Amino acid sequence: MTGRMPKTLFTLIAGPTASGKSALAARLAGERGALIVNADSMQVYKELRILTARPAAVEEAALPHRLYGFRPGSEPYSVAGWLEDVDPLIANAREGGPPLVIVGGTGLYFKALLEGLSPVPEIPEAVRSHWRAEAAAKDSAALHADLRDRDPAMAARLAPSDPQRIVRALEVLDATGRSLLDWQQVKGKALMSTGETERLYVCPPRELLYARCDARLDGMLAAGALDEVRRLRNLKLDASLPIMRALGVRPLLACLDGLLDCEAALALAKIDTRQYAKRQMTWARSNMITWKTLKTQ
RNA sequence: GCCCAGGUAGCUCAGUCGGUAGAGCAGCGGAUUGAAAAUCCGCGUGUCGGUGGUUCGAUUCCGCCCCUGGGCA
Repeated sequence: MTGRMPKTLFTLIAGPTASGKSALAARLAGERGALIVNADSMQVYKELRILTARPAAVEEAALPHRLYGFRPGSEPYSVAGWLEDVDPLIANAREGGPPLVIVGGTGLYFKALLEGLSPVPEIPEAVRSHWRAEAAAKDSAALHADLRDRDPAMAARLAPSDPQRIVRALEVLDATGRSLLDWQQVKGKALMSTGETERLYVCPPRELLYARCDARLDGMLAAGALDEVRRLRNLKLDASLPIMRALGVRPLLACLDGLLDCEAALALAKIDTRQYAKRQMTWARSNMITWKTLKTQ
């Protein structure tokens, strides 16, 4: 504490699911009088508090939280929207407002924060839904062949079996008349420099982490996750919306619809969660090498 | 006790007309720029239940034994 050191405006906390990020965030935010800001693509939706492991209402009330449960699941949300939403919070911190503790499991959000996003224009809804319908009707190899005819350079970078990225490449080409590859060549503008951040990567040993994932799913069920999914089902949202892809939603819906007994659904949800945690660890290994690793127990 | 069906990868199973075997799932590794809790790629040696026999060679055919289902008593 030299006093000459500028205080850290931005503390970033990442880590696989169930690693204990939120608890650490709450502790640090309490100590530093900081705002806790969500960097998790699923905790933004208001309908799923239990299943997305969003901080409980009491925890949210105890310390100031931002960008949690503030979006309706009926509308898609993505990294671009998140950048727009964190931007004013960052500006406020720079202008003397409370520092931020930004915490979440979505590696892409942190990457976009620190490196920016290429300035691709917004794609009109009509174009998006056109290509999504195409993707639902054709197999992805056929779509990839279409892309290869019109944009061979971009097609060469994508697996013919990767419908999501092929659709993105097609809709950008269609809406802007330029290849997504061209757009991505333009580097985005970072919202903050790494120099003004403290970056913490929380990760318990794998065996322990997996055990915590399993235990947390059991706890979610006990806390009413099934009712939460029942309420979500009653909204009759489009199955392709991001919220419908939250971990556990599909197996629990199958259980509610009687397609799967609930014990099997729970087992599937646990597997999905562990696989997700593994993907997050893979991401961190190559994308968060400059982060300080906390091997928590 | 007898009869039938099985015993092959962590799990569910396929297969070998005799030349030591392969799928799905799980697991592990990787990619990742507006769906990222998404999307996609790569990785398969295991006493083929045990033991004798036949055979140049047995996981495969035969005998016996063990185990698991089901049936009959």
